[in-house]
Amino acid sequence: MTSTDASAEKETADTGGGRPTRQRRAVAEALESFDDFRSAQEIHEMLGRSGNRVGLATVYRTLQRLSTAGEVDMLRTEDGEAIYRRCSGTHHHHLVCRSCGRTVEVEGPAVERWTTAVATEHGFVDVAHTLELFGTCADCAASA
Amino acid sequence: MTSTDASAEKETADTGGGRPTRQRRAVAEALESFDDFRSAQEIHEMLGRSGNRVGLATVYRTLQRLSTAGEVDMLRTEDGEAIYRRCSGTHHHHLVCRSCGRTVEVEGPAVERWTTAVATEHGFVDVAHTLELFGTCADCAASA
DNA sequence: ACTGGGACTGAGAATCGATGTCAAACCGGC
DNA sequence: GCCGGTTTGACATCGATTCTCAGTCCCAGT
Ligand SMILES: [Zn+2]
Ligand SMILES: [Zn+2]
Ligand SMILES: [Zn+2]
Ligand SMILES: [Zn+2]
Repeated sequence: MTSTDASAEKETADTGGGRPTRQRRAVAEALESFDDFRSAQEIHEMLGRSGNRVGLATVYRTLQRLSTAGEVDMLRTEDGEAIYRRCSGTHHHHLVCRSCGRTVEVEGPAVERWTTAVATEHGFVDVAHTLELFGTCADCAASA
Repeated sequence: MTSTDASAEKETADTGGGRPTRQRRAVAEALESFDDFRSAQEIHEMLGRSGNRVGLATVYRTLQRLSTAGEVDMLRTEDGEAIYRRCSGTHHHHLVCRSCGRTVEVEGPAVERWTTAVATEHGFVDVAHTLELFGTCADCAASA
């Protein structure tokens, strides 16, 4: 155990291509620290508090990059604000508690099949879809 | 048939409760004149061009009202802008051509069932969902 | 190590959809 | 015709996101 100290810290998520700069790593790590959806500004503030100072513009740029690279999922709140979350790479959708933000990834092969079917039926090609579920989770419903 | 002239003109859509003012009627009528999704600003501009001057704020207010009343569907473009479209009152989703905007209303009882099932399965209640399909319609695919 | 150029960053300005303000215009009912 | 609540619209404001661009940083090449 003579050389342990040097390696003790870097095992965190990759930054989605490009240069793995301090800032990009910081954002990627921040994304690991929560499992609900957060806005760019929240993440920026979160980084600031933890001493990891990163410019707001950079946070936006990084989240955009990760989103495009498929490393994070991005969706929009009812009022149009973009929120992000680190997600599994496979195709899925979300069941989000509109009270506490708790998020569950869900899959629905049947739905996937339906979208394809309905699209071809109408002569559309190259079809993508968005599907999100919003509700109140058991805990929040209980404490209501 | 001696009193026909008085009734000849108003048969257009209702304004969703409240006072049916000139402005509200104008917006409601504008919504009848297209069947893809348009932004509030586009509608505002559209009204201006047709001589029907209506304040931008009023257009926003009216669209919001109609949306809440369930008379129009509102969804968000990829970059978060709200767009509106007069729709049938029943629950449905949309298949939108990302090239020409052509929109088809689609229904999927199976999907509706799936969302309910998956939600209860995870203990969520009072669940709503958003589901939109984006693709390229036959015509646009042909002229590509 | 030293260096050049492209990749990255960040403070602040700019953009732009959307909403708030509030006095004036309107409307329906009395 | 008059009155109080409703609606409007020009304009200010907000807030999220993007743009600008000069200063840094990184890395390959030497
Ligand atoms: Zn996800
Ligand atoms: Zn899917
Ligand atoms: Zn619709
Ligand atoms: Zn549905």
